[in-house]
Amino acid sequence: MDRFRAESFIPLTPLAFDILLALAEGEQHGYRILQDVNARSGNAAPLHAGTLYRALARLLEQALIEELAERPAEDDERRRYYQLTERGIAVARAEARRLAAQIATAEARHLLRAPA
Amino acid sequence: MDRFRAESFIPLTPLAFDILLALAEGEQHGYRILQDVNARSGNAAPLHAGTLYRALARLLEQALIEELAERPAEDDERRRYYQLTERGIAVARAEARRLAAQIATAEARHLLRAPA
DNA sequence: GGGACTATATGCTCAACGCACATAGACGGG
DNA sequence: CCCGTCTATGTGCGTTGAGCATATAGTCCC
Repeated sequence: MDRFRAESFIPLTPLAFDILLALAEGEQHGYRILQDVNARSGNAAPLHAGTLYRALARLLEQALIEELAERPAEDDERRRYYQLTERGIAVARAEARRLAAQIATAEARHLLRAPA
Repeated sequence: MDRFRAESFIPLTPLAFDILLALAEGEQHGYRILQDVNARSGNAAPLHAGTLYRALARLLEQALIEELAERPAEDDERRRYYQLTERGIAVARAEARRLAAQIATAEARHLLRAPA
C-alpha cells in the first residue's frame, strides 16, 4: 500500500489547525472546542457554531479525528466527543512545523521586531 | 474616520501570507514570488501560476500590496513589480503574531517535541 | 415557567483555490 | 533559423471551505 503522506494535507486551513490544536490536550466535545478556539483567538471574529460542526464533519471524513464511543458517565447525552487520530497528530505536527518555518522566515525578513 | 484594523484581515489564507512573506524582503515581480514561495514550501504541492496571479489581484484590491510604477532599467518589459503597503506590513505582522501564538500553544500541548 | 446557555446541525451564499488552458516574449542549442 | 524550454501574465471552470442565519432541543437556575 502507498504510504500515508501528511504533506498532502498541508497547508491546513486556519480553522482546521485551530480545531486540531484544541484536541491536542485530549478528547473533547464540539461545544468545548468552540469555546477553546474562541478563547484562544482573543478579540478576533468569533467562530460560529455552524462553521465548527461542519469543519468537524470534514475532519472526521479525512480521519484526522474520530468520535469516541465511550463517554464519561453522568455526562450530557447530547455531546459528541472527538479525539485526534494518529494521522491527525502527524498532520498537526507537520502543519506546526510548516508554521514554525514561516515564523522563522518572518523573523529573518524583519517582520516581527517592530512597532505593533 | 474609523481606525484601520489589521485584525479584520486575520487570519490570512496560507497563500496570502506566503505572498506577503515573499514581499517582506522588498519589491518583487509575480514570477519571482512564485519561485520564492515554491522554494520555501519544499516538497509540498507546488503553487500554480494561475492561483498566484489571482491572489495578487485580491491583495491589490485590499491594498495590502501595490504595484510599482518605476522598474529597474534593462528589465523584462512583461514583469509587474509589487511591494507591501504599510497596511500590508501591519497585517503581515499581525498574522505572524497569531501564528507565533499558535506555535506556542502547539508546544504547550506537546505537539512539537516528538517523532517526525 | 421563562430566559439564557449548552449542544448539534442544515440552508444559502460567496470567496478562495486547484487545475487546465491561453498568450506571448526571451533564450539557447543544434 | 527554428524549435523547445523557460519566463511571465492572465482567464475559464468546477470544487471546497467558510460566514451567517436559522432550526431544534435539552439544561440550568432564578
